[in-house]
Amino acid sequence: MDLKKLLNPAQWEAVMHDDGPAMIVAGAGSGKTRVLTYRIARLMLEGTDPFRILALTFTNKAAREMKERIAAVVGESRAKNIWMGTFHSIFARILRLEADKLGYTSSFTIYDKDDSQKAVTSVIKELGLDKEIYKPRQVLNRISALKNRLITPDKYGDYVELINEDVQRRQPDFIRIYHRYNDLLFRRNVMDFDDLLLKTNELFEKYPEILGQYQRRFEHIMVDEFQDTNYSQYRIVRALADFYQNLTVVGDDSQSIYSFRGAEVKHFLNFMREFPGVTVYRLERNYRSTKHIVKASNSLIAHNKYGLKKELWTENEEGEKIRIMALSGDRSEASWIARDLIRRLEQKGLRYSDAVVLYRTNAQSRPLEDAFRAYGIPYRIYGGISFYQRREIKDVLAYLRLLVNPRDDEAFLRIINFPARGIGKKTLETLSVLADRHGLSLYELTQDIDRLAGGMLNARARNKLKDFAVMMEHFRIRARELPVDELAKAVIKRTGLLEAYRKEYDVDADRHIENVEALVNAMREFVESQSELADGDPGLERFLSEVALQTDMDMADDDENAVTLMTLHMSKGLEFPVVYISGLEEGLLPAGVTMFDRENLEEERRLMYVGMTRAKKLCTLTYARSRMRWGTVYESEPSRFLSEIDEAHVQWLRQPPADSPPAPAEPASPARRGISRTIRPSNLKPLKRAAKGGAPPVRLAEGDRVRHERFGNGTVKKVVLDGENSKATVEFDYSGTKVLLLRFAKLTRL
DNA sequence: TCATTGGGCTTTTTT
DNA sequence: AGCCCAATGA
Repeated sequence: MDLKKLLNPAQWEAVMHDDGPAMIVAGAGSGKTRVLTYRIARLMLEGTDPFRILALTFTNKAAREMKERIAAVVGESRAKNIWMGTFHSIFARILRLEADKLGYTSSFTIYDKDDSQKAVTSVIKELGLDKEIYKPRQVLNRISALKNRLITPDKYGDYVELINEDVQRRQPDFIRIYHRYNDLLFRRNVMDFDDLLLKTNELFEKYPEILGQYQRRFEHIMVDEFQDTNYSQYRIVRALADFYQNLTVVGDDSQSIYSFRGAEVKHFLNFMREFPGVTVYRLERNYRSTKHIVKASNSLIAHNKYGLKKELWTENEEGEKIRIMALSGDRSEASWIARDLIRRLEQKGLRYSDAVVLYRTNAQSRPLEDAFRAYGIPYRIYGGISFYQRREIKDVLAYLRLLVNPRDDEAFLRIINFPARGIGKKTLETLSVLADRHGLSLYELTQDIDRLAGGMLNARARNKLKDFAVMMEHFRIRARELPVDELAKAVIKRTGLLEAYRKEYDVDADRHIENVEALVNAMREFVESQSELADGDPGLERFLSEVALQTDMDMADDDENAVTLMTLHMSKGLEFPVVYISGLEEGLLPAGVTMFDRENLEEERRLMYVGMTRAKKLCTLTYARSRMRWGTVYESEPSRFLSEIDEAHVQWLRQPPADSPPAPAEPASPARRGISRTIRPSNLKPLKRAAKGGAPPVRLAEGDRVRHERFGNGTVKKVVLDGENSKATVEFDYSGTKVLLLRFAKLTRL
């Protein structure tokens, strides 16, 4: 095959890059997937063993699709042997192989955020700490950030500033929680998401010979979306590439949007310095979008100060201008999008699946869903509560998890009394004490409860526990002979899960029961697809591992003719002929908490840029003057990003907002008139650039103790009430005295 | 032990 | 507005 015909000169150069480090700076729509695909295919055609290629992608779906495209060139049997997947799934696989070196068994469980948070909660409780001060979610976020920087509890003490921070945040016992949480996970034979990366680093550090083995195995390493790697991931890549130095990274600093989970663009930007002798390839020609879309996006991102300067260009048609539409409320915004979408798709002869509606927060999908249903538009929604996080799915999986890992107390607690079998709080408390005493997990204890109870449990409770253990052991035997989907069916039937849902959800139960059926189907598909693979593993452990790392996106069914609804974050890497971005309002995009910090604001702008550059033909931006948030209607102003786009590429479908004070907003919708609106004093002067979508004001009095996210704790010295311009003077314990606009400041009263 | 109710919290984004 | 959790009573 003649690659030169399929690629432009810049792409061809990158594909033909020989040995040594390479950095591909690939603008949106410039064909970077194409380059990666053909680069790998080319290596294989020239004789590289697929087992010796490691390709790290951002989603499992991206990996699957790339494999398919490579398969078209080199054949499926060879393509599927490439080590290709997300950081998490690849290194979970490696960790299972090497688990014993780190004191885990190869059937360790992977906790998702939900499980981890429950573990944190139980630790906080166990240590007798106040969960109002140590908010589990917040604590877990901090733990996650630390793990991504490879700061383990042991190393924590080396960082004086961290300890100071804890004191300042009034959380001096944070480190104890972190420590205990890690111990708990270890005892349970469990890793959380961040452990999959952190433990890989530990493995390579502790066992240089194992690192050496993988270094020599992976002759070529490719990393996609490199601008979104965090330190932990970066270290893994660095270590693995150290022997051959055949590392190709692909990225676009303008599309770095994951700093909140520890990603740092500097890994990409400093790549040249870190890997001397690197060859840089730049892909700046866009093949995806019309001229108007490319130029409009360029003009937006030009407002960012940080980042590589580059200018995307295209030879595609001029196309239509970016359309901007102002609506009165979120509901009218949604129904306008629905109507416009039908009209435009018809006009262009496109299908529903050619369109996507993007938004900043998952919560914004609601009115869109309502409108789409009302207009009979088929849609598919991604994100929010993903399939595998649904309660009924987690219930079924907990039974299977406990079979695989009897030390997974979280799984045990989830199902020990669901469906109800009369094992209550009291029994579980006793059980927990006993487990501590014997150094056993709850399930291990349950298996031999008569001997271990030591007179602490009555016969009734013991019998119920024994029944449970007998049932589980029965499943364990069946697990040896049944494929996973059949095993799940047996579990569902024997435990009476479906009946429990019928009872609990009443008329609403069907949805939940359908989900359980969908799970069983997914399991069957898993068994079938694994048995087709050369090194396939249709086992329960592998299934659970994949499931823990699966996202909604990975389960996408592309054949369905439906409009896509998703967050801007999830849209990265995708493209659609028709794109709507909704909710372009101050306080929403840019999000409220990000508006006052340059770095954060720039990331919001990149997010908007990512959204716009998804569009091939038509890009439409909408905003609403009022929006329902937290059950209350808030008024909002158009996003600053709208006015940052070069007007030459914009068509306002309604008049652009004048500089004069905005007219009083119409009610959000007739149905909601008068209910729960925020009251606005009539003498209030409209404030320019006011962010009414910000945090709702907190009622404060002098002398109140408050907490601010950035400034820490303080005492309220003075309060001036003036409608939306109400201010408070706060003397912070460590950050001095500040005058805060209550509408903006995120203050919590202590 | 189980079911119901009310209060508090949420919405920034996710492997 | 919806979800989760704690407190309360049967």
